[in-house]
Amino acid sequence: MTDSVDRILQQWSKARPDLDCSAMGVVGRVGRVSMLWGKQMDAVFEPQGLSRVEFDILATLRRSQVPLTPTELYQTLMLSSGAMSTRIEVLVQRGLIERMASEEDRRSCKVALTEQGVAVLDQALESHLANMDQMLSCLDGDDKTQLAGLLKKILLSSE
Amino acid sequence: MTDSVDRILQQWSKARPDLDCSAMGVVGRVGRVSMLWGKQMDAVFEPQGLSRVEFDILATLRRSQVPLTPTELYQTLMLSSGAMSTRIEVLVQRGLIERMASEEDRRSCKVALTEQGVAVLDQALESHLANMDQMLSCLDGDDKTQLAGLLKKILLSSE
DNA sequence: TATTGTTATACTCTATAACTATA
DNA sequence: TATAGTTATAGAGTATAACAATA
Repeated sequence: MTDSVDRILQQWSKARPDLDCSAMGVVGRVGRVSMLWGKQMDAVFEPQGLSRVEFDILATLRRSQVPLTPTELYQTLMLSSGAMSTRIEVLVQRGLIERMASEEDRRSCKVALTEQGVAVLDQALESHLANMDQMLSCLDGDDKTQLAGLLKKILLSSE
Repeated sequence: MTDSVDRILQQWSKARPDLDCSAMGVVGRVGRVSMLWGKQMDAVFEPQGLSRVEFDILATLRRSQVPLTPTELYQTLMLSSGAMSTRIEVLVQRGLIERMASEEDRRSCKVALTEQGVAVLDQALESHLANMDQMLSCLDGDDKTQLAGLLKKILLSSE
């Protein structure tokens, strides 16, 4: 069987037979899978009115189980402080999170999910998990284990 | 060894032990690898003054070996026609591509690389290939073959 | 009427840096 | 002086829809 990346590799082998483009077989496919899955995830979060970044913020708060500072959030999610402030303000306006003054440091604050924020996140998370299972339904258990292991090898060497 | 996704999974297992988040072990890692590699690729193309989309346009023209219409380009690269027109105009202004009137259909045109466009693309491609090899240097030959195969399985089921 | 490509518009998201208030 | 968080600004990039020319 031939996928879109195979077709690209075939074109390169004709246009530039002198080059070894085999790395594209991995890198190109990671990029393409990520793009397709990304669009699919956007569609999953959209009914809840959430962008992917907004989901990530809520999910980070949910799984940490304790309020986090804006600094912890933007470092975890690799956003600028300004971008995080904007996102936080939007989510506060929607009633999904709330800022709580810090007791130790009066410059700082803690961000926590509201009751409604927990409900929205849990609903989005459920859809997200179901969608991910569906995205992986073409792989058997061994495939998933192998794939996760290979990607982890990459992350361990680059993080 | 523990990577960033393992830590996220550990947090979920404590915060929501009722959920099966195993799919995140694959989907989360694909997203994270793609983001890290994406930033690295942006840095590789930057010295040539190219964005990733611009590189993709030039590379698509190079490997097809024939001039392409704007429609073919935006469908291949999954952009809107308006976005493609803007990109094409920028690349024309930089002297990297040129529009040629179509002979059969006077509404249409063909886009082709200029001599300079070929040179810039070839240089960027060389850097890109070297960078991709480096990104994959943590994997042995079998790993790369397996990884490409698993990702291809996903693409074949979703494209 | 439908299609090709361009243009005009508006929108989303972001990073940067200036700013405030504390430390 | 340095740091936490916010705000103001500007920039990049896009999609959408209106448009002109042609099929």
